[in-house]
Order: sequence, then structure tokens, then C-alpha cells
Amino acid sequence: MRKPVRIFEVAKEAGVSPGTVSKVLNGTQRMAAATEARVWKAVSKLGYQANLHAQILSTGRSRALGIVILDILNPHFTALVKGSGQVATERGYTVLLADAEENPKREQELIQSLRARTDGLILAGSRLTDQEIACLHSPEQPIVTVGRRIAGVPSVTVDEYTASLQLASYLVGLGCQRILYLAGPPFWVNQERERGYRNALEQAGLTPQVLSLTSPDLLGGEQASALLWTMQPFPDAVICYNDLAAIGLMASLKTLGVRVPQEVAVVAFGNHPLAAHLSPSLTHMEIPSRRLGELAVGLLVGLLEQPQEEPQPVIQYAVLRPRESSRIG
Amino acid sequence: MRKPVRIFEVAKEAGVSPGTVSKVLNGTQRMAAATEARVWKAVSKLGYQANLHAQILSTGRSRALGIVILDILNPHFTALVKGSGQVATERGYTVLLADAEENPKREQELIQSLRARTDGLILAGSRLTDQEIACLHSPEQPIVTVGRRIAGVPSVTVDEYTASLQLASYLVGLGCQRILYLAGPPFWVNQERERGYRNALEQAGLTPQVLSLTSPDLLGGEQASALLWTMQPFPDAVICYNDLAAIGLMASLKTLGVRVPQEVAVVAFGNHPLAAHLSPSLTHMEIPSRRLGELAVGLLVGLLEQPQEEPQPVIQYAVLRPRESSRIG
DNA sequence: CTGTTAGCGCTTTCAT
DNA sequence: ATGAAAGCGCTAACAG
Repeated sequence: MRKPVRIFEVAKEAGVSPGTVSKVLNGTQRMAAATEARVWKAVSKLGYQANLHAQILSTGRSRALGIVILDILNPHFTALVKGSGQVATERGYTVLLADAEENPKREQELIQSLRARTDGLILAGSRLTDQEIACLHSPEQPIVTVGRRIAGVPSVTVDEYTASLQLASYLVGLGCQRILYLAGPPFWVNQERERGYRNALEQAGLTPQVLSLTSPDLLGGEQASALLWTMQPFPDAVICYNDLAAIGLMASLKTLGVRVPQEVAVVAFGNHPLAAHLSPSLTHMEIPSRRLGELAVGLLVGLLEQPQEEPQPVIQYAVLRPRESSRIG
Repeated sequence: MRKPVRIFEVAKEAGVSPGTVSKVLNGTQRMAAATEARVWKAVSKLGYQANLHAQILSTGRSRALGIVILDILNPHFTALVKGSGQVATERGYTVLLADAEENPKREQELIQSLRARTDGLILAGSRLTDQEIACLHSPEQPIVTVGRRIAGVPSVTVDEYTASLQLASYLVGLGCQRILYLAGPPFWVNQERERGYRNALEQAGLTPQVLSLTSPDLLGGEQASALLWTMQPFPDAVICYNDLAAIGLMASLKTLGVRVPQEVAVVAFGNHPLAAHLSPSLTHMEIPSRRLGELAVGLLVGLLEQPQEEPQPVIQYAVLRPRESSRIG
């Protein structure tokens, strides 16, 4: 129906040139107060809305940020998004979000699509290789990774190694002897967590034992119970790669008649909103997901606006939240 | 660093004109096989990637869809997004997602931003007025609402009235006498649910009693327990606007020493992934969130590609999932 | 201070 | 079957 208004028509209405309208609207250059007033009036009278793509084509900047997350059903990533939105708005950027659905191929497509539409990208929980990510990063199209450290690529991460060391040590302190680690996918986060776990156990003179989750979610946790079931001797504590798996595991153990924490303690990494609402409530190393999102946007915007500076990796720390699932003795 | 390759350079490399390259790449017009081959070779040799904004500016279409959701922390909306991604990809569209954070002002801004970047929008859980939404909808920039029926605006909804009638009737059938409804925000979905509830109770000769949640989430549910506590007589069943509220409520009731379902049954609308994992597990009317997302994209793409047709409202149905939280007698 | 003009990179008639 | 050229709507450098 009604075609969108173009800058030319606003200029005519205000009796000035398109260039002038552009300058007034963008505050690029101050004009006589009277002129500005006429322009603004014309704009609101005609309901003018600049064509975004013409603007981007002309300026080369979109003032939009892309975030690609591993899985939108995982509360870690949604909390991260929540954090990013706030900061992006403050800094004058729009966030464009996409869900990779744990699929590297789909992730690549989404990255290409978002990259063309934004000034920079945040990759949270990427399943691409270090190489692929490093290739993507450039000063004009910067990438910030969350939960992954790659040489030459700015990142925001949690000190997962220390977090894991602490969590395992906590269980050791509780007197656990047979502590199992249910590992996640073989990327940076899991590597660090596994390393921390192994070190803690070795320091305590205990034998590490690692089993891999079929998937880092509810289902993976449920399926893990079958493996546990066959273990001789049965572990007295399980550290789960994430809270989703822990929740699935606890539900399955309940079905099997195994009592948590009396027969086996269950702990995890994460910050699931229901961790404190379950029964037993879930002990975890709380990952500051939301804060990671805030910091990632801050870092990315910094790169966009001060391209010269070499950014330092941003590192955050997890906090132990003891709850019922490890209330032993 | 390295400037992106332009179509002109590809043309030169292939010994043809830019127009020809464009036609070959878009399949707009068939060229001599030899020519096409040369073009493709040049493209891959130079790693040419068309400038998206120039393309959009020129064609007027972006092949992108926008989805604005009420709250990304709410599993209903994340499941919906999951559904949308699948279908959009099949139909050749990119989904751009934004989280309104339950804030109408922010929602308006996001809508404006996404509208400029996409061919059409899906509004899931909008907090705008019917008027505002109706104004946004146009054949060239269609809107599809999810969970809201507005005259003249294509929509995908659940028959919430019937769902609610069924849920309340189920409790009546269980012998409940004092059934409370914890209402959500005063938009379409809640109106329908409340209407269904009232009708069911009146048919059964019982007195409806409605209390409003402070917010439709965990916190709102927790806070509601304080109100419940003061009620004389105490209800024997509570229907919650959504599962998040129900979970918060159950956690608080546990703290207060009220037993579910023995002293009070708790049921809700929703499809929270943990509903079956809680103890007691949560009875709910299962809302097909994911399916709603799939259908919304289907509807929107249809509008985009067959602009002439007047679309019928799409209606889905909820399914009762009885679980422990209503296991009475 | 304001207008003119030349792009930004691609698509698409319209000729040839 | 292919090339030339005119936009798409805006910004920015340069004149005046």
C-alpha cells in the first residue's frame, strides 16, 4: 500500500536538501536551529524512517551485534543472552540472536548470515574448530568467544579449571572416595573441568573415573544412570558436566530407587534457575552466565569502537553453592 | 585488511559483465554453460560473497524473519523458537530473534529494529495493545501473533478456553471443592484461561476464586504462597497461569510445610521440560509451544509468498498430562 | 551553514 | 546469450 517515505521527500517538505536532512537526523553536523526544527517537523509529519539497508550500505556499519548460542533450551545460554541485551542497548546496539541447535553445519550458516548483518559476533558454546573460529575473527568483523580460549581471539571465560578443582575438593572434604565425573562434549570447557577434577583427585590420592554423557542435557543425564547402575563399586559422588545432566540423572536414580545424597551425592556446574527448587536441591558451582553475556558485549563493543587495542582475555569465577544433593553425614 | 571482493572483480576475472555474474549466481537467467562455469570458477577463486545490504536495497527483500519473544527465560518461548528455526531453514529464511524482556517499550524498539531487517515478524507473547499490533501489520510487512487473536492480524493460538475448561473440570472430577485460579497478566491467553475456569466452576456449582500473580514466573509463584496462606478456608486445588509459577508455588508451599497434593493439588498450563522431573511431578495442560513456532513460521512464509490469500487463524489444542501434583485420594 | 555530487554494491530492464 | 546503464535510498566529501 503506502510506500515508505524517502529522505528526498522530507527534504522537499522542509525546503532543504537531502544532505541537510541526513546531517540533522544523524547529528553529523549542526545546522541553524530554524532549519533543524523544520527538518524535524517534516520528519514527524511524514513519519519518515530511514531505510536501514541504504544506511548500512553507505556507512558500512550496522550497529548490530550477533550472538550465536549453542542451544536455546539450555538455561546457561538464555541467561547469557539476558545479560547481553542490557549492555548492548546501553551502548546503542541491537542484538540479533540465533540458535545453533548444537549443529556445527547449521552454526556455520547462521554465522555467515549474522556476520553479513552485524558489526561483530559473539559465539557462545561454539562447536566449530579453533581454526574455523580463528579464521572468522578480523579487526573489521571481530569475534568474541564465550567459554572458549583460542589464540588471537578475544574471549570471556570462567576459570573452569579452578572451579572444577574446588568442586571436586569439596566432595573429597565431605569424605567421598569414589568420585565419578560425567564428562560433556570434548571442547574447552569440558577439558578444563576434567583437568581440574583429575588434579583434585590425584592430590587426594583418589582414582579419577570419567564417563562421557551421551549429550549434555536432561536425556544424557537420564541415560547415564544406566551406566552408573552397572558400576562396581558404585560411586559415592557424581560430578556432572552441567546441571541439566544432573537433573536428568537424579530423576533416573530416583526411579531406580537410589537415594541422593544418602547413597550418592550429585553435583554439577551451572546456574539452572530451578537448582534450588528441586528436591533434593542441587549443589553446584554457579557459573555467572548472565555476567558472561554482559562482559562479552562490553568486550565486543570495545573492539568495535577502539580497534587498535589488543584485548585481554576476560576471566570470571564460579561460586560453590552447597545444597541438599551433597548433604552428607 | 583485505577488502571484500565485489561483483565487478568477479566479472573481470570471468571476462563477463557484472550483470551476467548476478544472473548466474541468482539463477535469474540461464547463460551459456561455458559462461556459467567461468563465473563459478571466478567466484570460488576470489571467494566472492555478495554484499547482503546492497542486495536487499536493490531487491527489497531480505529473506529473513524476525521473532520477538516475551521472555527468553521462559521455556514456553524457547521451545517456540526451536520450532521456528527448523521450518524457517526449510523454507529458505533466516530467523532473527529478539527478547523483549517483558518490557513494552523495549519491545517496540526491537520490533522497529527487526522490522527494518526482515520481511515479516512473529510476535510471541506481545505486551503491546491490540491497536499497536494491528497498526504494525501490513501485506508488505506482515505480522503473525502467537497466543493472541486480533481482528485482521494472522495468528497461531491454542484453544485456551477449552484447555482451561478441561483442566478445571478434571479437578472437579477429582472431588476438589475450593479451586483457586492464580491469574497471569491481563492479555488474551489469561482472559481465555480465566473464562474457561469460571465456566467450569459455575457448571459444577462451585465458586470461582481468582488471585493475580505478581509476575508469571518462579518469583510470582513463590510470592503467591503468602496470599494462599491467609485464605480461609484454604483451597484444595490451585490452577496456575503457567508452570513457572506452579513450580515457585510448590517450592514455597514445601517450605511452609503444606503438602502437595495431599493438602492442596497444584496444576498449571505449560510444557516445562522439568515438569515430569520434579517431586511431586507437575500435572499440566501441555501447550504445544514448539508446534506453535513451526506453524507461525509456516503461516508467515505463506503470507510472504502468497500475499493475496486471506489467512485463517491457526488453532491448536492442549493436552492434559496428569501427574503427581494432582494425585488425590 | 547548506547544496551538489559522487559513490556504497547489487539487480534488472532494455538493447543488442 | 550478454552488456550497458539506471536505479535502490542514504551518507559524506567538497564547494560555495
